[in-house]
Amino acid sequence: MPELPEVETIRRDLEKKLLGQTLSGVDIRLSKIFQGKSADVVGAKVIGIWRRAKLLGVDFDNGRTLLFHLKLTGQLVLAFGAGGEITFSRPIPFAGMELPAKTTHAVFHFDGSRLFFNDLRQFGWIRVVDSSQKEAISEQMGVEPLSGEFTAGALEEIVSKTKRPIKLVLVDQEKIAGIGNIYANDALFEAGIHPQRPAKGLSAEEVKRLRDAVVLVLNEGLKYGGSSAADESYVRPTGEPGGYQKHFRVYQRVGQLCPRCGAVIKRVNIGGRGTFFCPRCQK
DNA sequence: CTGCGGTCCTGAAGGC
DNA sequence: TGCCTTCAGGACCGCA
Repeated sequence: MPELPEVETIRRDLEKKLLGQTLSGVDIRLSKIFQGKSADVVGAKVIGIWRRAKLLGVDFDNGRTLLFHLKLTGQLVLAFGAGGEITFSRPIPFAGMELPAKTTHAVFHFDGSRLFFNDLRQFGWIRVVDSSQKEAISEQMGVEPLSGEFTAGALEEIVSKTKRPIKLVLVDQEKIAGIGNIYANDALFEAGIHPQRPAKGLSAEEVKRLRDAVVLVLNEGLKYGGSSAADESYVRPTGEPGGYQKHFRVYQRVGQLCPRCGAVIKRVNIGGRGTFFCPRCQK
């Protein structure tokens, strides 16, 4: 699922291709996923692409911004050439070899390319806002974990205020921005901390380890261009999968052996979500 | 403040 | 073979 490393990978890929391009038209194929008026951005030029938490923003030169949230199964795929269907050399997960597909809910036409928004589950959304709203949107979200602000002290401040399970604090977008189930599970493994531990019960040393572990796994996710696990829909705008799934430590590895100690990896539910951990390494 | 359950949605997987 | 139920999950919402 698209978390910080996946959305950031998409952002970087799109930035290379779309900066300076003019949006000539928008086809909305499933109206409920699109909020606002697409006409407000048609004819405008892309001047910047940013990410905050798991939200992607495309700024236009007319003071408007397109916001994308991919939620669980959203995809942004960029194809070159005008008109007609685009055929890919490998199938796009849940979309197939050709776009637009049944899961394609919006198409953005640029000078020499088309951007397809696909979403199997239809949880994702697109919104047109005034670019000035960026600050207000950003204020509702927590610290960016790959920024210099995410220090051990900053994490200490966050965890000291709640006794909720540490796993839920990691995925709380109002506390730390951009972490989802994959990287929360792997970061807790890397830090040797049990996901069920009350946040305020962590020692200063554990908080430091957790901070470093979060940064480590997110950077590793970025290095491999994100995670494209089985049954997951994430692909880069080129249609290529990411590679981090080959390096999962515990995520989706229930019943398999812990890469550190060889114990059998367990799965529990925390906050209604699957949580994977090594019962021996994580205390 | 916190937890809990429901909501959106589709496809995979399991039961019989 | 095929129908039916269950499950997965990011963010949000209402309720206790």
